[in-house]
Order: sequence, then structure tokens, then C-alpha cells
Amino acid sequence: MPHISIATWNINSVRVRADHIARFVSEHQPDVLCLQEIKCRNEEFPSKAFSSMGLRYVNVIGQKGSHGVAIASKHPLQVIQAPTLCPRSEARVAAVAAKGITIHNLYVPAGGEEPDPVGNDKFAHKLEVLARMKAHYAAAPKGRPTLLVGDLNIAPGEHDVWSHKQLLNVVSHTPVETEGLEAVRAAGDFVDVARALKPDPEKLYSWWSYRGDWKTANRGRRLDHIWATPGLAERCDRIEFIGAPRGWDRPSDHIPVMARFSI
DNA sequence: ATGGTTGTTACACAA
Repeated sequence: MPHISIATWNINSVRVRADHIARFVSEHQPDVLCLQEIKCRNEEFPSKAFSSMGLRYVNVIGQKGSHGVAIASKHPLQVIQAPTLCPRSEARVAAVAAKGITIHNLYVPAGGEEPDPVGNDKFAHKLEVLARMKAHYAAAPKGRPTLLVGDLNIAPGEHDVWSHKQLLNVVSHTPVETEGLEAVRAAGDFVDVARALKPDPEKLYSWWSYRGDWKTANRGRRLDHIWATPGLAERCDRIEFIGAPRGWDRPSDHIPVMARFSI
């Protein structure tokens, strides 16, 4: 049975982490790798390094300094119109089709420190992106196999954080965010494939802060997601949270999450 | 309650 594997990873600078990407690709062989926070302009993206990893096809949505997303693939990519989800026109969405599957790679704003849309415009921005996501996926035609992946900067469930109680008022796990993300998922009829294959109460984390001893404290959050439309989700036979890269030299604060689908 | 780190940028800001 043929398969396609897709990974998502907030890389926090693609140029600093090119060696980590090469090691991950060599060890795990994703067919498609979706990156967030590449932090470079399109012309600064290290396409040659990706070619030598076997990821010859790339779709880069870059900008100077911050944000930026990219999709790199072993298979040819058809670039498609990305939904307009960011009111500030930041580089946060890449959209392609590969092997007959539509792939949306998203980087939702982190939202700043204070979970108050009045006093914190970054939080207001995050909620606006969520609202646009809900409207877009509610209206999107259903039936085509689709993946929505990326750093959604929200840990939706109580077992997606190290302490539900202590994070209820912390940006990434507040009710307005978790309920907002659930509304997006329902609007698009998506399945959270990580939880479909690894149900509660197993703890699942994809991010640990740079501050403090991440490994000992293990105060993680599941911010990075792979969602699939129902027919595709049924064909997901593997999901992995690949923790090793968090322990490599000068790591990203996020780890890769990879899913495999029979096709 | 506070401070703890990283990357890009330019004399902070975003995460």
C-alpha cells in the first residue's frame, strides 16, 4: 500500500536550523515538510539545501525578519490560492496540492502576553485570524481531501498542556482560544488526527519554552497540529511527535509532528 | 509575583 507522510515544524529560522532539517529529513523521510517561522525573504530561502535532502519542490511564502512559511516536497507541488487569513498581510499561509491532496500550512499569531483583546492588540489579531479561519473553512467546498497543518499556537485540550488549571488564563490555552479553534475545526469538518490516534488522557506536547530546563520540568504544550478531512483521516495510520530535535544543539522550541496516510 | 531564552534587527520587537 503506498503512503504519503507529511510533517509540520515551526523551525524558528530556516537558515539557522538547516542542519537540523537535514538530519530530521534523513532520519524520518517525510514526503512533505511544512515549515513555519522561516524568518527570511523568499530569495533567502536555502532551496539548494532542500534539493540535496530530496525535497526538490518548494513553495516559499517569506517576509523579512519575522514569520514566513514554506512547504517542501519530494513530489511536485501545485501552488494554489491561499486563503486571506491575516488582516495584516503577514506571511502566515501557504497552500498547495500534492498527490491529489490539498495542503494548507498555517502559522497563527502567538498573541502576546495578555489574553485581553482590548489591551493587547496582538491577542485581538490572533482572534481575528481565528474568525477568518472559521469563516473561510465554513464556506470552503467540502469533499476534496484536505490537510490543515501548522503552528496554530493553541493547545486545545486539557491533556495538550502540562497543567490545564495553571494555563487557563495563559495565552494559547484560554477558553476563547480553545473554543475558537474548536469552532474552526467543526466549521471545516476536520479531524484532529493526533487525538484520533492518541486519545486523551495521553499527554501530547510539541513545544517547550526556551526559558528554563525544558526536559526536567516538561512543561510542554501541543501547539502544532495536523488536521484532515474525514475520508483522509480514516487513512491515517501513524502520527509521531518527534522529540529528539528539541535536545539537539541550538534547537527550535518546537518539534516536528509527522503523520502518514495510505493513498 | 517575577524572570527565565532565542532570532532578527537596528538602537527593540516578536515569540
